[in-house]
Amino acid sequence: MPSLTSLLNARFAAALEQAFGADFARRDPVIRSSQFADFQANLALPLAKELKSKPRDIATTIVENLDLEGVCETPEISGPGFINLTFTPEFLASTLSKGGAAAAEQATDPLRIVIDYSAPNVAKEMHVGHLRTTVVGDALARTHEFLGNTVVRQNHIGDWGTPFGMLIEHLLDVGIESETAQEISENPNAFYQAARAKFDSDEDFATRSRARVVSLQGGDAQTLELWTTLVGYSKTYFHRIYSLLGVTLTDDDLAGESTYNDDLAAVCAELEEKGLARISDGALCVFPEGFTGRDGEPLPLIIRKSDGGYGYATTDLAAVRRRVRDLSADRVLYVVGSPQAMHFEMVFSVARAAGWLPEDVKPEHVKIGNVLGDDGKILRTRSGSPLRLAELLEEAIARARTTLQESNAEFTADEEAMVAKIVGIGAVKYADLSVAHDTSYTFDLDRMLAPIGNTAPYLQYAGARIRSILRKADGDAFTAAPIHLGEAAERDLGLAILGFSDVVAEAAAGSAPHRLCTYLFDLAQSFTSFYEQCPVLIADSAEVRDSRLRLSQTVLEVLEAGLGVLGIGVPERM
RNA sequence: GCCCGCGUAGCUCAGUGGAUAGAGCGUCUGCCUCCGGAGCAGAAGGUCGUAGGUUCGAAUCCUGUCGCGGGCACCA
Repeated sequence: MPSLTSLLNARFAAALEQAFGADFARRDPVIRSSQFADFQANLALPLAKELKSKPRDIATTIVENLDLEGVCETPEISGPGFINLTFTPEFLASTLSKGGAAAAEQATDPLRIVIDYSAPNVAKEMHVGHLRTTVVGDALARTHEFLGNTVVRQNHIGDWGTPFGMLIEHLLDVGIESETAQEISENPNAFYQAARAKFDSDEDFATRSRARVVSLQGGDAQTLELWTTLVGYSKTYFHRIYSLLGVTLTDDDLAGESTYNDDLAAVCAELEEKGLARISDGALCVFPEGFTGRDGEPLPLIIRKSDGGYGYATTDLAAVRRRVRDLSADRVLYVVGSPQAMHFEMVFSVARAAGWLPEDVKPEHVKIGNVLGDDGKILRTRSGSPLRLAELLEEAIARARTTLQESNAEFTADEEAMVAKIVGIGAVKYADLSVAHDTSYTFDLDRMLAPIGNTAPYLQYAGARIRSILRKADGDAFTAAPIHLGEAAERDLGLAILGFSDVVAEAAAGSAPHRLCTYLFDLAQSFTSFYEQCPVLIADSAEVRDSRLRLSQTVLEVLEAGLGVLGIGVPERM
């Protein structure tokens, strides 16, 4: 269904053209929702200078040419030329009655969007830091798909590089199929730390490890087989976490550092050929313009280390190249922590210079802020190690379960476990998504799981209430009933519902899932307010009852669609 | 030292150059004979770090300054 703002923008464009000529048929967004009316257009002031006329006169002229018959009440001009618009209840009701409020306005020109997100390391535990890159990236992927864009997920896992010599040697020491080795799929940190400890204390082991890196990068068959075993154990671990988290990533989306191994030499050669790279202190470097280091000297992007090895800069360059050339990306999103901002600026800059990144492809670093503890520092356990993601999620589920046991609803053990998971995981994901992705936020399980406030449980509860009503509705004859918006609460709710498609488009365009969260919270509030003021099942007449049932059902559809786009479920009961 | 980001209500956070800066939590006051009270209605609470500048108009853009966080050559 068309969004309200695009409908109004079209009408305004027509009015501007008619009043001032084709040059003024602006299609940029000129409509905003407003506290003074349903929507507000501020066109007159920006045009005043150009047209050498008074804002108020311009506003009047626009309004005279505006055709909003049957859509809005008579527009009001207020303040310094604001045009305030209020939809007629009939328009809102008939738009809602047409259905499809939970459908997005499909992209007219679908894009191919490559999204790089999650990126855990093989044989390492996922910690809180991975939570946001995974959850935000997944929400963005779902949002774009909802809009009809094609999404190519790229899980840039850390499956290559120097630590693997040590990990493979340790794998051999403990036995390839030993319990210790298989622990990687359960508790990878123990394995990693054991290998690390041995590397630091045992000179012989360290030597073997370094040699092993060389044979790994040289493509030695036996070493690769060991490496594959290692990665396999980790895949099992990733599956477990992704499944718990309800994330859409699969093995098909894996595009780890190792997959670029064969491209690295070519990347370097091409940069040298183009005269972009040169040797500095033994390392092959590109010096993109505008980057300086500690002493004001040009800052290099090191693409080949002095020992001949490659670092992550080269891998990222190879990734840009492939994403544009082979994956045909129109847009590339890097959902990666904000500390890497400069690194990506440099990579993008070099990729542009090398011609791997055409002007019309916009790479975008979706900067992910830190998750902080209540001391304002990066969240860690008391002992100082990063908090295990699995542990944190299990804790959230356990707390949700406790709350469920205290609630009215009665569950079988299975139901309780299922709902606790939906609520617990939903709470953590929602908390993560509801703040802007680039700001750090303070992690607080109690706040995330609170039944009131801007939380997943509050939204899920609204959904569960609607389901409860619909269960008791005795049939679904109401699904085709006309919607009337008689009460103020009904009107507010109707308007809220119709804001959905605009907000999804905004969230996608700005890589800003938190806007969708704000919207859904507002919708849920409008619903509970309506719920208090407008009896549904016990309404005065069958017409009103059916209208309200249908309105409620539409809210549920939008709530499910919106939370669905965020990767959060709505339980039947809670 | 240089670069990037942030500083908004007691707390956690929104805010796309537009009117009187908004939510939630917490606090205070009301509301269960009624579809699920895990709820609803309302109130108090702000020199938007600070000083200038641009603009008809600045939390938003620019400059200085103070505070906090992050980054700055072979780890990723």
